[in-house]
Amino acid sequence: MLCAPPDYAESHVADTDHPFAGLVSRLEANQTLSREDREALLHLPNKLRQLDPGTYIVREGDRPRACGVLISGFAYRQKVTGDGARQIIGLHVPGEALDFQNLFLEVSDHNVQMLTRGEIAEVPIEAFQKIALERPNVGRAILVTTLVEASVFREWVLNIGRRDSRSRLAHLLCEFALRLEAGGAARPDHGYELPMTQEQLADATGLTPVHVNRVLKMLEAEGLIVRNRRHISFPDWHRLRDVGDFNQRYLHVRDRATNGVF
Amino acid sequence: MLCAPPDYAESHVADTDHPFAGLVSRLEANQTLSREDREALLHLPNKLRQLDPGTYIVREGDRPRACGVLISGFAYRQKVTGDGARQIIGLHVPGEALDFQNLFLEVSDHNVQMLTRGEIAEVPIEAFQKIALERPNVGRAILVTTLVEASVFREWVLNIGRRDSRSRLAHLLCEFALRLEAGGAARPDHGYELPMTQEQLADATGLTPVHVNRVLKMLEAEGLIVRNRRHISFPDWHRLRDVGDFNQRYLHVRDRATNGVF
DNA sequence: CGGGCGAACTAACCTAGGTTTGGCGATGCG
DNA sequence: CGCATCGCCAAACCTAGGTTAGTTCGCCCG
Repeated sequence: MLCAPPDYAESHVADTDHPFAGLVSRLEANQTLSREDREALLHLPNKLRQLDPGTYIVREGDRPRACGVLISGFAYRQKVTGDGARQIIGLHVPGEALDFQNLFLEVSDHNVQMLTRGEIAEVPIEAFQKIALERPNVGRAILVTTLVEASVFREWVLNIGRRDSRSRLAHLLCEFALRLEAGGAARPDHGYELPMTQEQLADATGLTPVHVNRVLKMLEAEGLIVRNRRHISFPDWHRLRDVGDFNQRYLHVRDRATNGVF
Repeated sequence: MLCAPPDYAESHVADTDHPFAGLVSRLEANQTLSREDREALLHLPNKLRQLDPGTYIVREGDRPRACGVLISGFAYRQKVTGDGARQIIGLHVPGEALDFQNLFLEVSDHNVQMLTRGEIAEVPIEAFQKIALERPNVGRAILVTTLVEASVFREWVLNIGRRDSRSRLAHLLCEFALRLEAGGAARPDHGYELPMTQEQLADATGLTPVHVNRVLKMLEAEGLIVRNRRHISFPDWHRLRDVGDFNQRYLHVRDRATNGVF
């Protein structure tokens, strides 16, 4: 099971039909915006592009010219060692901007790639810089968003550096569940369609594909996960959370309806 | 050798005598500032504090009230798993602000601690927020600084996730050398006083202290490092850089005198 | 319908790095 | 001066996870 879906993206489009609706609501989660701020964001010039899995959005060494906003589908950040080992650095779900990390730097230090098929809106980088500098609220929202991303990177360092493979994978699955639900409706069992192959899971956890396979089966045997084709769900979320040593603090989600539940 | 120096800090104080001189020059490396920007930074209200090794500057779960600027000595970021394993997330050298990561977030998601004895200047968080929001150049300089920090976190994920212990340690030693020299004078052999115990090196690389010991001796036997008490130097910097698979791009240093040399 | 392909899965074997334990030297303190 | 502490070092042993080399399964496409 757990196959990579060829065009799985459609089930995760943003709530309303405006391409930037998801982005705006995510920014508003971190910083209150005025009506004018929202309008300005919704009117950013952009070009929609449908992308296949594996398509590069940013390449290491590039000087970025556009800032991609993920409308549907999933993307990931990645970098590679000199002898070709790949490490996935982070994941992105619809509504997130992919290039805040590069918006104010000269050249990109890592790659961003589509994980599934999906759609991105490309915004000229100057337009984003302009709105960030001219509208303090928007600028602050962007700053806070990048700070939260940095917090996630830190947790990944801890996860990869100090947790064993079982906790590591459990932690990743927990994070993905919460990232998906941030903004969307929270399902009680946190189940979702996992858009990653076991090889990609390995690259995200610093393990090998065969060990990921072993651990997934271990988690399944323990009753911590249930897999059905590409769908994964969690019969005992609290135990999984314990096994993964997962504490959502590092995601810095303002607790709306979610406080205490996770 | 390689003992932790008890009060080693004094040898790395900032160039001029104003406590914020180092901070200003580091910010200016990322963003040009006006004379007024500089003046405003130099006049930030602050309280100097002398701290012993191990003193906490920020604790996970805290709501930060002040932003510390490292004047002398070294500090590190750290977080701990549920069962007590510690991972060092990043290092800080004099002149760097320690709380940009928390400046605009509600609660801290990790700990910041003194590595050596040293001095910090505590600036009320509101003062820093104010200057960041009112002076676009300063705000941008802070944003860029946090983005570079995030880039370093990403490289650490790669380093810990995908490089073997030998490359991992070599990479860390290379990074520290460059971080120390960014702003100061570059010495040809990149040697320095390493302020970390082998246990701390282990926590920074996701290894154990005894394996760090093995690897250091291995690197020494290979002629890649020379240790003399707490001082470490690099007879063949280029080979060490190759072994560590080190490419300084992720540090995003504007190449001044340094282009091509590293 | 049949071949090709990509992903999941398996098993046997191996090794990088962890664990445990203890010694040794330098430093600091009563 | 003697003791305690801390950091470095060492050796024997062990295991989590890597490596290699497959097989199986489902899906797509001609």
